[in-house]
Amino acid sequence: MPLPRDYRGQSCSLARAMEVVGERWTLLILRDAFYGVRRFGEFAAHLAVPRSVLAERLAGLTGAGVLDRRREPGGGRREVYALTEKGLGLWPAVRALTDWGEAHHPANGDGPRRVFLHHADGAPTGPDGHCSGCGAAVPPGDLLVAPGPGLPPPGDDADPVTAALARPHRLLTPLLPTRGTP
Amino acid sequence: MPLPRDYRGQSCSLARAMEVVGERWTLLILRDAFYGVRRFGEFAAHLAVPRSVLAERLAGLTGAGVLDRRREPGGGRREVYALTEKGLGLWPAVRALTDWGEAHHPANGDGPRRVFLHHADGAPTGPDGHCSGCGAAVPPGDLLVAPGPGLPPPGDDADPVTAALARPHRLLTPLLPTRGTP
DNA sequence: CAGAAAGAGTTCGGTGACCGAACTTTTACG
DNA sequence: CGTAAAAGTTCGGTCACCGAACTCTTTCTG
Repeated sequence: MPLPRDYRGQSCSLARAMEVVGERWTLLILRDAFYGVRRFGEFAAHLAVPRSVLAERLAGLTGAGVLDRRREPGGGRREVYALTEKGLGLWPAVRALTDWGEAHHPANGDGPRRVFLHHADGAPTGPDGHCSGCGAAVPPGDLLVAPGPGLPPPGDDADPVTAALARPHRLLTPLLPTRGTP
Repeated sequence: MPLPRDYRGQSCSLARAMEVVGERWTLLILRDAFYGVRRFGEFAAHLAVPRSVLAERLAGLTGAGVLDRRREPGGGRREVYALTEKGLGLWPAVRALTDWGEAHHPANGDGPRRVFLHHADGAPTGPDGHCSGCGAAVPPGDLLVAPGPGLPPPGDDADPVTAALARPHRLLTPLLPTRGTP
């Protein structure tokens, strides 16, 4: 299933992955989806991506089976995007790149911008996804994203997603209220 | 240090990472570097990337401190590129994306294209980088890349890198002979 | 030593992806 | 009924990427 921008001739699984998630903005969109962003306008406001590109990416990810597009539950008329099982499988990659960025391009000397805590016991998780408290491998749905000491406080003009992420939030649960989750 | 193609306004480590390794071809170049590819021509022949783009990426990665460019050891006059410590830190991300590509876009029903074995005991390693035999977290330098059942055999016209990767090879060691390693 | 070959990029014209702003359409609210 | 919001779509301009050819230096070969 070669996408328009393919990597021909590579007998390599990484090349296949890059055909699906290797274009500009794609991994940031998926990170937001893990954080609980669900609607077109939320992605657009948080990422400052051109709306045309965002529409293209959401359609591509939906077509690739990474995201699922459906009507908002609870009788709403708006569309929501959610990660599929296939999309959930990208969490280790998102986590690894985030950790690398934090380690090698830190915000300042204060510490990480965000930390990922095991929901069950509140202990931080390490780069390999294991809980430092209980040692278990923690799936993304059992994680909390919490602001770390390196995160600058959101300004008054911050978009709703940025504002919501100033407080701890459980991954994969909707970040902003919708019809289904007031 | 915003690169030309930056992701402004993101208080996010993933965005910082994508500024360094998010452009087209970059992660494939780094994967080859982990496999032991060292020279400009080897990258060019294996990846079929335009030479101008390859030159741009190698310069960018060198400038970002991910690769190190130097004269070939042993008196050669050619340039070689090798991963720095910072570059080595990208292995979990490369591994995670490779595993995802293998899981969701497999070559065929036969199994993985490549497997990563712990050099010390020959046991395969899991997606979290731990050895299934001894349980240790295995750094990339202690891994062997070995062809798996899903890897198509190289044709007679295969480039030297593809041909060399048809046999098991230890990561980070030069894949093709140079002055320093005949 | 002369000529050919190899290695490492650079140059260049053409194409397509990306950008940002404006526009359309549909549904909800007052 | 008029307005607002949400979800895209359209459009012209710019920039990254493509692929082929070219340059320049170093190394091999007769």
